[in-house]
Amino acid sequence: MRITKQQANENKARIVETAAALFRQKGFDGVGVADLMRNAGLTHGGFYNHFESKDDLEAAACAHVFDQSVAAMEAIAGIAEPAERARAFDAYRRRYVSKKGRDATAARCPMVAFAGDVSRQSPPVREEYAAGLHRYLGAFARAASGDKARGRRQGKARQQAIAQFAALAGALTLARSVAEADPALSDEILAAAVAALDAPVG
Amino acid sequence: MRITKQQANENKARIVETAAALFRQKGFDGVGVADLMRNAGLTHGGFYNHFESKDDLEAAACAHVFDQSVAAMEAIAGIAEPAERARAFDAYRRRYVSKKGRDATAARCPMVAFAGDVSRQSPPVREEYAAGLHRYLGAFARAASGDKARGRRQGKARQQAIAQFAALAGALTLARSVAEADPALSDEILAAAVAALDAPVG
DNA sequence: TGTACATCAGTGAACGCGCGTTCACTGATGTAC
DNA sequence: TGTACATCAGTGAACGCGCGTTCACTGATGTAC
Repeated sequence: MRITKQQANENKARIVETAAALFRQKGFDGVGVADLMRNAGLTHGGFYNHFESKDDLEAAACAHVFDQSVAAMEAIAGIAEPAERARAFDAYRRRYVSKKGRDATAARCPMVAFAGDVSRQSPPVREEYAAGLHRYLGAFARAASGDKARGRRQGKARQQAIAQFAALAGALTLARSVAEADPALSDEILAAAVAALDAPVG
Repeated sequence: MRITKQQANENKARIVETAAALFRQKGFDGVGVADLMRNAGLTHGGFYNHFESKDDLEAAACAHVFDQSVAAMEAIAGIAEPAERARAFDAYRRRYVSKKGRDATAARCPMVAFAGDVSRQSPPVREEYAAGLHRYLGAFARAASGDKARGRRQGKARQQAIAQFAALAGALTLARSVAEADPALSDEILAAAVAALDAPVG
């Protein structure tokens, strides 16, 4: 049966959001089209009314997920009062390497969730990912240092911010990778990352 | 035709080494059994004379790769003269986040190569990975601080070493993930990691 | 506003392909005498 | 040491399954008059 245009749009949006969660949990190749559509409350045949291919959806889901992450970081970067922004930024980082952050697999940071898979996906997915990481790092650097730094100072600040995000992402990735097989080691890795936040780079 | 016992052992070893390289390049699921055997100079049917299943090989290849990485790090940790050890350790870290290190996909650090996939593999693979990471971090911490630290000092040193390895692994992972789609960003991430090495944690 | 028809989102069976795994077979190696 | 037989690593065809994708069909929605 044909369906309302609005209903169809909502269905498409639901497919993307379902994909955003499932891909982050199980990876691109770990989620089948039929699986995905069932989770979105539909049957698999209709998938191709909305997307050209699974690759196409992967790129769309990637963009969607990065939009969320970037928006969250922009919100912090946009806080005018420096002390308040610093507080929000600090809270974000601690949440990022918390046990909750590690275990919330469906809401996982796209950089960590997709980094391993992305280089084996189709070019559109890779480009969407790269664009997303680019945007995110920009927002992260602005949230870390404020908009005021300029020139050499700003370049230095951005470099430090990138290194710091890499440290967070690395800790989360490693902690995630042994979460089931060696929970104690996983916790130790997170604790080390938190300790590094307490004693920041000179 | 039947083959010499020694020849058979060599074949098995070659399968594991081929797998070690290919899995790191393309991931566990990106390499088929037929593919792998062809690369080892054999046909796919004989695979099951050596391994119970592909999972079984994955675990074996994982162990093999970690053995190499851990041995390399133990070699550094075992250098008696502190200044010489520090020099070797520093060189190792710089190589780790160099462009060469990023582009040598077949010899890639197993933590970075497998971290994303491992939680979706079979329990034996996950356990082999977790054991490998555990051993590697121990060796890394010893190489970083020497065997002399004891008690609270040692715990602190290990924590710092773990955080530092996470920073290196995170930078390499991110740099690798955008190497094709945004080489400039990839290089910038590596440069930020190198700069962080120059201005170490207080 | 009412009617007739085209559209198109959704359905579920079917297709084709690749992959892990199995199997019957080969023939040189290893072993028992 | 020589002979007869069992073993077993390697071969390549075949199987079964899951997955991405296609297709004929349905019927309510949207549109043309």
